[in-house]
Amino acid sequence: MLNEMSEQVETRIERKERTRRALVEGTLTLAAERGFAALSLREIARSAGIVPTAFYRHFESLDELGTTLVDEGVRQMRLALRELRRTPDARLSETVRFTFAQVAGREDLYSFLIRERHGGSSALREAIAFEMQLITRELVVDLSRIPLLDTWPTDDLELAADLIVSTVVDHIAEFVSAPLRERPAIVERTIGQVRMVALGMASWHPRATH
Amino acid sequence: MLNEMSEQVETRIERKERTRRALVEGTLTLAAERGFAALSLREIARSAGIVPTAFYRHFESLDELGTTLVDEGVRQMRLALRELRRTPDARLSETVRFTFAQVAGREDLYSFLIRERHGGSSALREAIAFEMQLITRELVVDLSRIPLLDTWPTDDLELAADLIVSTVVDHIAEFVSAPLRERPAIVERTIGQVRMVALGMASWHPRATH
DNA sequence: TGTACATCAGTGAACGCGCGTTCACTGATGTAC
DNA sequence: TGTACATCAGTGAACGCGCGTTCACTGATGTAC
Repeated sequence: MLNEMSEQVETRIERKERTRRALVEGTLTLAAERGFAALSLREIARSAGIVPTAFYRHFESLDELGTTLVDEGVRQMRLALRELRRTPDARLSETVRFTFAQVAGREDLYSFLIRERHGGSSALREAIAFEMQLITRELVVDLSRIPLLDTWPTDDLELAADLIVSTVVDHIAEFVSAPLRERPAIVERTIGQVRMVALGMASWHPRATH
Repeated sequence: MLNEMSEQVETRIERKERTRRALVEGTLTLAAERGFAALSLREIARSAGIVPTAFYRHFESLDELGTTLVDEGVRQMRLALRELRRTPDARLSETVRFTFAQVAGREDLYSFLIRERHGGSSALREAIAFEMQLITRELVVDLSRIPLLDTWPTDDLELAADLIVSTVVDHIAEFVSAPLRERPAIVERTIGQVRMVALGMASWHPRATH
């Protein structure tokens, strides 16, 4: 009867998923302090309210948890970027603003990615580098659709895309750890810099295509 | 007599300094693997060939060693930049090439700085951020001496300087962990991007100075 | 130059602690009939 | 619907290990006379 009156009763699967979320979220919180490499299985379990040995019901090892965190972060980024690409003729400043708005919801996740991008194990670093390469490649495709740029060789498009992506990522790193009142300035600076790059592209003389 | 024939006999001070160097270099090597936060005092001592307790003859704590490493790295960078500023009218490509040449000698040091820039304790992060701000400010001064830019407001100069510094730093991060054969391509890409930024600056309309 | 004493980098035993991992277990949830 | 059994998330004791730090020490180097 209680079962019918309310949705309070969780299935075993829902319970397990909730604990798994607690492990993931707890790890993100802890990793924000000292970095993932400095965390212990026992404190992660503690942060999720379970006994150390129960950790193994969810992940085979700390490494597997690390990989999961990268995958989650990356998935989040992909979703954000898909949203972004839906309005391809948006103004440059809108695009940048939208990007930071996405980041603002998930500081923990993005600061994890920023941290582990250079700081993590080689497995994590490679996974993140690979994803950033995909993002750059997508931007190359987007840029190649712009009338002025459609005659550029791929190398030059990649040069520009890489510059834009790394500029934005660099400011995301600042953004996630900045106090709220400094954030608008960071966004505006990013917009200014991307605009400067866009001006540079406008007077760039692309190499002849081979 | 042996004393007069050779320089093999070290003073106590020289011996101590040699052990200290061994601690610093050993830590850089170990930190390249897993990051500074994941290292233990005992393995650092082991890497320097001393017993754990002897560590305290050189540093009060791991934190103090970390701070020392940042200071060393930063000192190295300052020396490199001072060299760079001696030839202020060098071509842009020469300047970038020179920067990477400096980095090439000390991969361990620079990869430590790159890692701890976002990955370390907040003390290390702040120390590195502070130094990078100084570097940006010096570039602002250099830029303000260029005829075309001498009427720009400081904000715009900072925008450009920040963009250039972060682009170069970003590629230094790639450079230090890249295999030797990929390095020239990274340097060329950096030159291309800085050139693109320079073009952007050339057609930038600075805001009126207040 | 020789001697007696001070300095101090490095030693090694010892400590209590948190670690990752094993194992047999419990008891609530889920399933088959 | 009720019962008997299976599943499995979480428990708790136990292990051996490397950790940071204390302490009293050693013996080579340095210094004062």
